[in-house]
Amino acid sequence: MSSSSCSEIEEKRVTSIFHEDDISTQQEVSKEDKLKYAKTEMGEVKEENERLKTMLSRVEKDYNTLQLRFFDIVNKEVSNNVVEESSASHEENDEEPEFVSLCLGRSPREYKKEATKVDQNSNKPKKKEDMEVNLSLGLDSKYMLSMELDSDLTPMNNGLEELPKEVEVEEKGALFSTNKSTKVINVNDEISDQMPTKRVRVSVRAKCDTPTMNDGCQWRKYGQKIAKGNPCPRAYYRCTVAPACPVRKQVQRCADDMSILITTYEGTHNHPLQVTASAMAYTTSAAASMMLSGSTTSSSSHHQNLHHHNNSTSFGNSQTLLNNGLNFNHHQFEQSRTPKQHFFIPPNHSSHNNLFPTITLDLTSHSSLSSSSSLSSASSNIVQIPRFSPNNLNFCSTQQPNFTPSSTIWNNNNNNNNNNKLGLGFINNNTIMPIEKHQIRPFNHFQENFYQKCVTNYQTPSRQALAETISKAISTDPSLHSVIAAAVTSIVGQGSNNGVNQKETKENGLGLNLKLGEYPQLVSNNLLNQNGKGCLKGSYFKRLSPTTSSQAKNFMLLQPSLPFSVSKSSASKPSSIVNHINHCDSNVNTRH
DNA sequence: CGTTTTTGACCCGCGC
DNA sequence: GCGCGGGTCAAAAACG
Repeated sequence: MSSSSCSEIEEKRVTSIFHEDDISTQQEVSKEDKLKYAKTEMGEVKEENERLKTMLSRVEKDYNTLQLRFFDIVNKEVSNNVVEESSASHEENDEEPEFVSLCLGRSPREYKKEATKVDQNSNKPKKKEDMEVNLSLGLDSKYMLSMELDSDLTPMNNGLEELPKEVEVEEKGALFSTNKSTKVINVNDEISDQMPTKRVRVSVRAKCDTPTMNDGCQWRKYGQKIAKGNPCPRAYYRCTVAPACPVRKQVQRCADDMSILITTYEGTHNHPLQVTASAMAYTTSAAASMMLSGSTTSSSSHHQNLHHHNNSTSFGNSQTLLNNGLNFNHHQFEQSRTPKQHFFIPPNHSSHNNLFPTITLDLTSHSSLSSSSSLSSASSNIVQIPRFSPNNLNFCSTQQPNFTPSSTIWNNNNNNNNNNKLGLGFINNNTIMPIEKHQIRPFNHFQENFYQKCVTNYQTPSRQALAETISKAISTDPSLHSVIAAAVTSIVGQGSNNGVNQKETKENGLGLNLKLGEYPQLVSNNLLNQNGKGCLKGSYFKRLSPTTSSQAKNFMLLQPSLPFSVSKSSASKPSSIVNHINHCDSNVNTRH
């Protein structure tokens, strides 16, 4: 509303009131006229107000659209430049791939190593596959986010567009031969420059009763070992959703708390993911990207934190903890020998450790509680986030069967007795991750808003509502970067961005086009393990006492597992999905 | 019979 | 150079 029209109206009102006093003593008829006049004025003002509102919304829409187009154009230009550079560099030097995987992927070192192997032994097509895979490695979110940019989630784009520092067009391997011009977002090319030989691992610490965490992917066990410092065997799994998927994970029970399962992810899926699988994948990739970005952008805070926490008896290394927020713990494996055992002992605490910076998502509740007490001096970074509880990112089997969708992914009514404490912790192995308060608050604010939207919309929050929230949060603070984008994209973007999945969905005829909180009853009542199979005889429980074992089985029978993952066989044989539900992966047999 | 798991052997990097 | 330990391979076994 313009100030001139406002003042006019006010003037008229005052004038009329002023006159009213005089006229009241004169004529009642003119009083009524004044009243009518005022009412008319009010009506006009209301109309004008509505018009202005409409105009404002139009302007906002136009602004968003223009901004979107602008970023699209910028991205395309950057993309073209990168392609030219990339192709030029490949011609010049084949041994030094310019595109460096940023996060969970394998290092170029390995790439070179395996490439050499292939040269030496060309009879092994498997190595060739790996080589192709390595060409397409990168942040998990690369592929999906790139699709998001093209999706209809326009408000989200506003924030995401600032995310990539580098957008590349990358030749996909055989899997994506039909989609050769897939845009690939490289979240932080600086990182690849600085840590070209490091691959990032993301560990997830979570209470889990099943042998492996149900993260929605299909895994195949390829090895098992007893690692030093932990009597529990460490199992090695490889993603088998796609034939040449390089993603691997290590699963190991925590030595101190057998109920805690430590799952370490490494690599990048080179295939579309199911909703449930992508949730974990993006969470881990987001954590990895956050660690990498934090490690390279905040050196000053780095030293502050290091100095600050080196005085702590509990932690030999720095960490920034946010009670009820994010818990970024920077530690090295020596930490495992500290008196307090609240923090994750990385599975790879060997000399190799330096090569693999590891970030840990601590989804257990106690760690944040305990660590907060030992880090009271860091309380300036503590941000309260009521309700939203990432520590209930529940990929395991302790939930009740009559769960509500909102309690499945982000449970606001958790039974972990966490008193609204968030247990999401990022334990950064090799890189200090200082988090400024201003960086966290919008994120938490976003989390809460996002959560509220989810709750408000109950099972399936509208994409628009989510996008609005996301957009708000990201526009509030661009520093939210990839973490939010990746994590949210995993949940929001599945509906439209995954052509392969949609195809599978149709073929399977089970309506896998799930959104947040949508779970087919058929599957939710069954127990799925890591491979998307049912798990009725986890060997982990065989090793426990009969009582524990039976309890565990009860847990397992009660648990509503994540919807499912389409296994390799199920994709080709739709009817086999149900069969797989009752299958169990038996592992964790001690070897050596 | 195809797929997955098991498990001993092997490879590799690192520290001494 | 050697040993240690993490990680992977691949043949055999198990499973459905």
